[in-house]
Amino acid sequence: MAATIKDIARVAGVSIATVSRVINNLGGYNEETEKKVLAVAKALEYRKNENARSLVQKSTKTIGVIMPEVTTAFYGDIIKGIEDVSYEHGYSVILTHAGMSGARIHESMNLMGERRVDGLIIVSVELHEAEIESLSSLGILFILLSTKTNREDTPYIKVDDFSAAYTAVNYLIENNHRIIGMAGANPDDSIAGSPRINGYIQALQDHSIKVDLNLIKAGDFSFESGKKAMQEFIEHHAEVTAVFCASDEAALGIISTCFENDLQVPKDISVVGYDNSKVSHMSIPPLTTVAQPLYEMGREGCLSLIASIQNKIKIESKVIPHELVIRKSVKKLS
Amino acid sequence: MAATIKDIARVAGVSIATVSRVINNLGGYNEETEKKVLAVAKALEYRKNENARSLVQKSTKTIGVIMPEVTTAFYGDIIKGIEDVSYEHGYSVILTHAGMSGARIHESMNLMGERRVDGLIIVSVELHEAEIESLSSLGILFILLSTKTNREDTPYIKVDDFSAAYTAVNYLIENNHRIIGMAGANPDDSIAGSPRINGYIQALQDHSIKVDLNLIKAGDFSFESGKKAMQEFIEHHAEVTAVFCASDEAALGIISTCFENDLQVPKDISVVGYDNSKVSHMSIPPLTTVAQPLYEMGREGCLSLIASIQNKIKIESKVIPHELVIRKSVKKLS
DNA sequence: TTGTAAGCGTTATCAA
DNA sequence: TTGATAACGCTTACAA
Repeated sequence: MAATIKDIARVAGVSIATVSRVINNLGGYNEETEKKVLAVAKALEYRKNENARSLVQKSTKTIGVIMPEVTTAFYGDIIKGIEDVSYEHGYSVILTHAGMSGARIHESMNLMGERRVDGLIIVSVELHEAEIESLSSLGILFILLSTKTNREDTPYIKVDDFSAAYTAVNYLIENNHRIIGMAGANPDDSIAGSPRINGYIQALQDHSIKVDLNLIKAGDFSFESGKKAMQEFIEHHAEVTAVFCASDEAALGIISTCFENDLQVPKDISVVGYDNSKVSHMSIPPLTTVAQPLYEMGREGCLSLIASIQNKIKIESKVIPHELVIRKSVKKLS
Repeated sequence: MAATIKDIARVAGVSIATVSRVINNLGGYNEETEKKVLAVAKALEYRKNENARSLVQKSTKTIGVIMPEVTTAFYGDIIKGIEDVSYEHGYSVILTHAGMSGARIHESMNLMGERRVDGLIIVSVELHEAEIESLSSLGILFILLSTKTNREDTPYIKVDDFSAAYTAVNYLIENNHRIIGMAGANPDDSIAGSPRINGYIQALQDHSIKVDLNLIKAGDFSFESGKKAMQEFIEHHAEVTAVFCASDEAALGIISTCFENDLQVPKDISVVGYDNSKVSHMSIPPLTTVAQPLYEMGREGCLSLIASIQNKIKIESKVIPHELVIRKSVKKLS
């Protein structure tokens, strides 16, 4: 079907080697042959076969990305960062999701192996010993984004969830809040759950505020878990003046339930979210929230990976700084 | 580095042909050799090279996806549909974005061509004559999602934006609204802009309501364009009782500005959005909005494409039904 | 400056 | 049931 360098060679009356040289701009041929080859290539609508080239070069110029099922703007931003950098460096990205709580993770890794991606980026998936094992056995360079493992040798880029949560709660305390609830975090999630809860606790303790475990409402980071938490605060802990949420969506849930119960944010209750997702500035009131630089995370991760591929250097893990984006959902108490 | 079938053949003492047969479960070998080959393959941690296979089979089992720069949950859902179907059929998806208003579209298509994807899905990108031309010249099967061209022969799947807008406005009219504004649509966008505006106009006309072009506030589907539109309504058209928005984000902008001006939704003003994005049920009040079945669109599109690849049949364009999701942002006037 | 030919890891044809 | 071998489209010594 499509023309190959053989076709060009035949039509142009040169060898395939020469065609290859011209196509790849390698030099070492006179202008005349170059012109002829280029003309024929154009006439035949030649398009190089990246696959065949990969085979001999033993490099596919491809980055694999594995992420969880969830489809939020969160991943969109990271992907965009990855794709931009890949594009700039002549790499393509091949994408797969690992299924709810990583059910499909092994198939995903296998697929990436068979496709011979040059590097692998795993986003937000919690990896256990078995997965790390098969990941290493793939023999493919990889980096984790927004997640990590308990092994030293697995490189990652993420923010420090503990200290980000600490910052957020500290901000509430600075605004004179003393009875602060927490909502939306899953304590069994050792990446995004427990560290944020611990950050919350530490901030309170550092200010000599007694920690009341009843004020920590577990959840799954969802809007609904925020709603439910606020319902419980209203029923049993009317004394709460502020809530720190483990996600923006949970924060919106808090606000929504407040609204239904005629409580005003931030007048009656203050709220801080986590993610700085697109919705956080669309809410009423605009949400004060912890920002993770997602796009940059995607970029940086992909950049490190490609550098590592090209220079065969080890990837350094990196904790990137978070930021508290202050909008209008927190009231300063006097 | 990684073991090949040659290595297996050598170690197992059989020919590479036999190894290939065993690996691919083709039958025609006795149990003993099968066991031996499988054992050696395992021992050597053999992993097939999908690339090499692609070369001889002239099929990469790969679907290319091109979409615009924008990173919203909108695309996430579509991608997920595509990826799920691909996965189920043993295809991989390779993703690229075409840049702001398609700036990178040619490079993207080129890339997909060089990667020899078996099929191509283009999401939401407006295609002009030049692009369609080079798309056809690629000789790759493709389908458009949530967009179309003015040519008969380019298959697409999308909802009918005109009639979806009509439905939304009609609903407002049924609720006895007579002075209805429109916000957020870009009239120059022939896919998602003008058809929605026209649907709005037609619905009014069919109910003998005079169309006031001043009530149509153009925009770019963003939160900000919604805010701006509402500001203008408040200043110049206080008589407006309802606003139809070309996106949920614009609708949130409307609500936000209303809130700042002490107008309550839906008590003082009713709002209908478009997209049924995740935020639409998180807003205050929950948003009545037009739903496009994004995930299904991704699935169906990918399904048609793969069917077309495998059976060499032509892809039929399809207009899929929209739905009006009724929540709480519209008030019935008496 | 150009061509010949080997080889990348497979599949597939044909013969044994 | 098995094995040789050509082929897929390309890059890259090496030779001319």
